[in-house]
Amino acid sequence: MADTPYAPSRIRALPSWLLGRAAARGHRLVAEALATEGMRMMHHAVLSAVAELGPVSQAELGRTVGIDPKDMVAIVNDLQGDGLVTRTPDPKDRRKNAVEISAEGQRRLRRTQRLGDAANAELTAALSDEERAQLIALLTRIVAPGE
Amino acid sequence: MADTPYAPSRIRALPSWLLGRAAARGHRLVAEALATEGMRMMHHAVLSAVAELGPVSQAELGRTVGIDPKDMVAIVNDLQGDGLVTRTPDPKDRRKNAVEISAEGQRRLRRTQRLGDAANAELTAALSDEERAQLIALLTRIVAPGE
DNA sequence: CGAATGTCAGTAGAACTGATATCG
DNA sequence: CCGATATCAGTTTTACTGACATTC
Repeated sequence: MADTPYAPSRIRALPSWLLGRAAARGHRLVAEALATEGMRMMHHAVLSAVAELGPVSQAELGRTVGIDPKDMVAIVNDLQGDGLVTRTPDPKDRRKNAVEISAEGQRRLRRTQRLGDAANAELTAALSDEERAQLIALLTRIVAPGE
Repeated sequence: MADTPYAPSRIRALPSWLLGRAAARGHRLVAEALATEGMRMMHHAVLSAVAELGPVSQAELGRTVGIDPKDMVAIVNDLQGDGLVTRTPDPKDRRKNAVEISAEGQRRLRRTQRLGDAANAELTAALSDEERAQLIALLTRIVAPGE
């Protein structure tokens, strides 16, 4: 007891505090890795979603990635400015933009995926494969409590 | 397939993304609850740590709660301004401030702890008691990979 | 008309950076 | 001199708010 660096502090056992600290650590690791390619977390997430969903509206991208569609505007602006995605009016619904990945975007995505995967592996390095799957399952139910 | 709202998107299975989303949800719930008492998350966390650790330096508070000691200055300023903690020079080590909770701070803490506990219960409402303990254990190992 | 989409401007909290002074 | 503590000023990223025009 005498040489414990500091008391456990009640808040350190609360799920919300643990989630905040773990997320901060994960964000630091991933952001650091992606910065070597000039990307931020949300850029990579959106680019990844665009690649999977094909031509897709900004609103649907926001729902998929989990951010406000109003913040999506600036992100797609950045990606378009770097030539990683194209933004064209959707002929079926003229309110929407059809966002699509470019060839350059696919090359960038391959690199950032490798960097992101390595950062995620480091984040959960203390866990076994089974524990990692458990964590993912538990977090999924917290993120989408209804589904 | 035809009526799935959107594809699963690879990033939604990554620990870092799940942690970010889950933390965002937890933060929203707790912050909303604490706002009724005029407190923010870090105010409550620091006040809680001060109550447990007794007279304590700002640097040790920062290590306990997990934030930069430079950001601790403004937080302790706020708590002191509201009369929730006292900040006096430590006679043993004149570099340090001895931060201590006041009677008013203890009353405030009792209310914010109830609010925070309710928010944390809602955050993990989809989990059983056993699953909640599992999640806390897994997150703890991610937060403190060395310990 | 209501609802959804996209854009723009502004705000607040959290997590950082660097510089500085004091003290052990 | 070196390391720890505390303070101050400024920046970055994220997440939010409100307002607006366009289109279904």
